[in-house]
Amino acid sequence: MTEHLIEPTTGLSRYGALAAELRRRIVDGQWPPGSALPAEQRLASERGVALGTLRQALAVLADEGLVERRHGRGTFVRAALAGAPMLRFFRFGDRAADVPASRITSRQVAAAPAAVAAGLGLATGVQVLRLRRLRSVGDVPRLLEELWLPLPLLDALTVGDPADWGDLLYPCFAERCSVHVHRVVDQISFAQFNAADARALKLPAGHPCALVQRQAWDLAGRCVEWRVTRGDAAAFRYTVSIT
Amino acid sequence: MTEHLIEPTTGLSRYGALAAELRRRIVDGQWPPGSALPAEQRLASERGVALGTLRQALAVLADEGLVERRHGRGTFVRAALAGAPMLRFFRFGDRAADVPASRITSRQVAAAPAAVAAGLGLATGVQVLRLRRLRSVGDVPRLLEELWLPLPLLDALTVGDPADWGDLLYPCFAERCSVHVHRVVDQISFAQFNAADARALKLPAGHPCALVQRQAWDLAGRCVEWRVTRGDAAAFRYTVSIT
DNA sequence: AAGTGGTCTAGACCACTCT
DNA sequence: GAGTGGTCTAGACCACTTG
Repeated sequence: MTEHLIEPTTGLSRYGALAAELRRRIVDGQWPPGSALPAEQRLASERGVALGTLRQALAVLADEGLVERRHGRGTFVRAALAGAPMLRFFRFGDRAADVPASRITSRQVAAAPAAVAAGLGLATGVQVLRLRRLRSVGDVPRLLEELWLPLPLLDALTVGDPADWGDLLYPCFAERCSVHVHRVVDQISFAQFNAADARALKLPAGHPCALVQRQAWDLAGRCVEWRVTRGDAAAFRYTVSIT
Repeated sequence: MTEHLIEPTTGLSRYGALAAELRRRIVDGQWPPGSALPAEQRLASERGVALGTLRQALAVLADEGLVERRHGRGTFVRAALAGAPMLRFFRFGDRAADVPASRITSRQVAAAPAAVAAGLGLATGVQVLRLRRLRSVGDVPRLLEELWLPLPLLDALTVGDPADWGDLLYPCFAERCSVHVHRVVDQISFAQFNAADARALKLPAGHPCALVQRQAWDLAGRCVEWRVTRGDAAAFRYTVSIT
């Protein structure tokens, strides 16, 4: 046994404490994303709890989206939000969206402005990585993105050729930095393009602009991205399902 | 005993069948909104199932938002799918959103145009209820809505004074028609106001317009609403959380 | 056939709420 | 104190997946 009796010393229920322990192991990377947890029976006996209690703890984690249970197969740590959590909802034009090609147009380490620092949960002025990105669909430039990334964490992106990163950023976070995006919040609004951005997308200055402001968090609950995406409002579609 | 052994004759699990039975009673109004269900022990023994199985069924209904469990008090039918499943995400202006006041400006029974019929999953030309609604925040008109509702189902809304409906429509669906909205899909896009709509919101014609197109489904999977909401794009904010 | 999660049982005791 | 839901146990058997 690696761990003994789970006791609710903290005032938590037994299954609550159990869920906390398993959550910590997942977040610490002891069970990496995509891997299977030990079987229910084994987890329960190792911790000296009844099967039902262990199952209740796993239900909590499944509800949080941290693990996925598959009948007959096992309990798996959910991989990072796979390709295009955004593109599933967000597309320009009416075609079934291919992933837009991505080109990094600027990369620099800079002090975080107040708004960005607040979004990332850091102190103002802390060093962060600032990226600009142009995304195109079939050679037509469609989206302008500005990204601010917290720096000790995503250091690996300050070096190397961004052309090697591919068209999706989150797989890149996972592979190069072991950062697994787990939850994102988008806020949608409308504005107008400034002259430079409009020019980059070959639109007239002052053209209506759809604006998606995104924060992303990893499994440990750290904010790992603050992003603003701009595109032609007239071509913008965003679909949301609320259950 | 009012009912005997719940058996999974339909291929459902026992707790699934149990949940279905209890759901039906709630939807049929046998246990009216706000009332308490019988105690777990009693429900379980009446149906000849173990307590755990009955609890699993109630957990399903609680998860669906149909009932609310209160420790030490009982299990209660939720008065109405709580306010503003939409407004939690969707707000105009920057204030913490109060529920906008609502005024029905037009009500008529009409043949469904093709696009609407498709959205509702009905045949073109079927009779539906068409509503127009003006929503205001603190006496300032903010949102124009056009709603199309399937008619045998929401017949109760064709009579009575809409002024009595209150500011939220879904509680009204629940109370007057026993229709419980369970899932909605919003599609957000951008357009320009026509002259009449602009005038109603005191905006110049051709002003940028944020457009939210919504479909809503009830517990049985029937589409119960097709809605278009228009508002000033400059004041529009929509927040989405993806997990 | 072996291993996994899913369902179900029949108890026990605890924590909360109301009177 | 009586009644409610919440937690926990120690089994049993079923359904799904894989070798």
